[in-house]
Amino acid sequence: MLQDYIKIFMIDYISNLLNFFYKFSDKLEKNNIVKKINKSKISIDFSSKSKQGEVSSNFYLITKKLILDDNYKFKKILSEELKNLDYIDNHEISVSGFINIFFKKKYLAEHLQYLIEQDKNYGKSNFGNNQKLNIEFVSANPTGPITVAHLRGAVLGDVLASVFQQIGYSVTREYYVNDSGSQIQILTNSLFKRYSQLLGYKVELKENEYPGNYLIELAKKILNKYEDYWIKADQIKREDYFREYAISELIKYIQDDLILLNIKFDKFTYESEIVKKNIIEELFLILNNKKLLYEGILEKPKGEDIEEWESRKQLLFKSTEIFDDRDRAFKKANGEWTYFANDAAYHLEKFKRKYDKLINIWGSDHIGYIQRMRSIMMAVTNKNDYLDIITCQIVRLFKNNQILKMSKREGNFITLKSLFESVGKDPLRYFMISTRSETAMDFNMNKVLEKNNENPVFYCQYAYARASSVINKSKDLNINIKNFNQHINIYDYLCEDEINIILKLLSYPYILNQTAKFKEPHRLTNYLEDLSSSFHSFWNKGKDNESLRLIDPSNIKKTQSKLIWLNAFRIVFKNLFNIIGIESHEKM
RNA sequence: GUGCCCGUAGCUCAGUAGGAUAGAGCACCAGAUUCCUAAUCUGGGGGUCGUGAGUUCGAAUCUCGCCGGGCACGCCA
Repeated sequence: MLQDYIKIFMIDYISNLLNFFYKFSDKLEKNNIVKKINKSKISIDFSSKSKQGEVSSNFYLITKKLILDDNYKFKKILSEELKNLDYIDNHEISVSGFINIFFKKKYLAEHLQYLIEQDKNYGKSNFGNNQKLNIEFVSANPTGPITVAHLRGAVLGDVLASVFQQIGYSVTREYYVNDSGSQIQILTNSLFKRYSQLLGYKVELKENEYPGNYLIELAKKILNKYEDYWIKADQIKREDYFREYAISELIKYIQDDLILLNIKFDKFTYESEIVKKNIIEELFLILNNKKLLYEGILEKPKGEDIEEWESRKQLLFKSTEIFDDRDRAFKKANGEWTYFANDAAYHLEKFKRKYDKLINIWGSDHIGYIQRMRSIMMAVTNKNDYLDIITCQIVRLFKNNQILKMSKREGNFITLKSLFESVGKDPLRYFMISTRSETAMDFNMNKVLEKNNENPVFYCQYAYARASSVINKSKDLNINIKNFNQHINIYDYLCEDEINIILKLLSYPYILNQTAKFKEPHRLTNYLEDLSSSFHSFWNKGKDNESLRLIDPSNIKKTQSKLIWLNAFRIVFKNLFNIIGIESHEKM
């Protein structure tokens, strides 16, 4: 575990410091000066809030009380060690016990140089060691177009996949297509009814069937090709045809819609394939060998009155033995596999494809399913973290201060496509990941179209455009920054605001790794907004104070110094924009 | 009734692994444009972090109880 930390933090100053404290802790333990230090409690605070140092740490605070020998001069020895670090300029241990640290300017300049050399690759690492990671998301049933209900998970999955790719995982973006089961049967019937209607037959859709216009379009296509052939055809052949045609066309629709947001899947796995391969028998054997299956009767849920409750004997999965609070049906009373059993088989199949780790992104309506699926994967892999499930709460759409209500049954749901047409890709992608996925989110369709402070997408893009405009302007002045090595003393020309921006830029690899670790892409947008704010603020200082402007034609060295961090700023922004999937405009 | 998630400023949300005086944006008030993009910035007011206890040097953060909201709760998918 500790090794992981060290690996993560290899390239940034936060990592270096943590690494130092970890080693120092080891030494204290080895020499019996302390018994045991809980290294996970060591923190580096790099926020701009702590004005007392460029960064600060609680290391002294949490360690001093663990010292066994009263004669051990901990504070003095720690200070000596810190002084010996070649990247620390000075430090002090405050009265309250925090260690406040300032870095050597040369050290930061070297990191800045590294950032610029790395360019597009800055932030990338091999932390993932090329492990195979499967991220399954969207997986909407192919019974209609993609709606806003799947939007959040779609962007979340796509961005997370990009983040993991950055830090060295081999990522597969996967979509699971539920193409068997009763919903699909209903879809097939609905399509045939539409087809029949086009031929003049008087059939009505039932309440649970799919009313959307898209099925009429599909029916027309069938009609054009086959005319009335299917009316008289063999029922089984006809159903096979309608089912397969509906699914393949609807999957195409779904793919086309997702491409609008630049979301592409590497693999579509069909439930029917899993069934055909009979994976479920393998799963059955595994669970049976572990004595996790039994014939039993599920208890009636307490509290809620369920009329017509009927106890039935069926095959149950002993998920209570692992993570769940209830055993779950594995076979229906009529002997068929449950949906859950088939889904579990699909997850076994992913395991058999030799992924090192699985991530699923589910809507909040599936929260109740998490523990049984985790239980299955624990039983299969013996690893409790092999499968990680992230849930998304709903997105409520607001327009003109009113909630847009949606009902799939009435067919008035809002499709991803229509939302894309009114809002555009960048705001959709940005907003979908800018809040924690577990928090229910309000999406205000009016505000995302505004081009001002209220709209963080534009706020960040504008910062990038401003930075770019300076770079372009500098080209007119023939200022080049190619020989960065000669300007290792750039800090002589920079003020505190700029140094703080540089520190933030250099924390990017750490932010990226934390984002992956917690699987929370909103950390990226927070980081972007923080940096944008610092940048705009600094920019405006140049209005009052000419010496703070980025370009000073009378002082080339100073201007070069500023252009260097400005370049770094653009590199980090561009990399982040790419990960989030929004555009970077040189001009706006 | 049970499980999971959420509750931070009037509104929308952050709070980076338990750290120093809880932060942004919007809204409200007052300012900044002969100057690299004012799609921006500066200043001001506004908080019992749902609530009560506990853990400790230290809690918005961890534990437990309560209150409020969301999702789900036999064989559907």
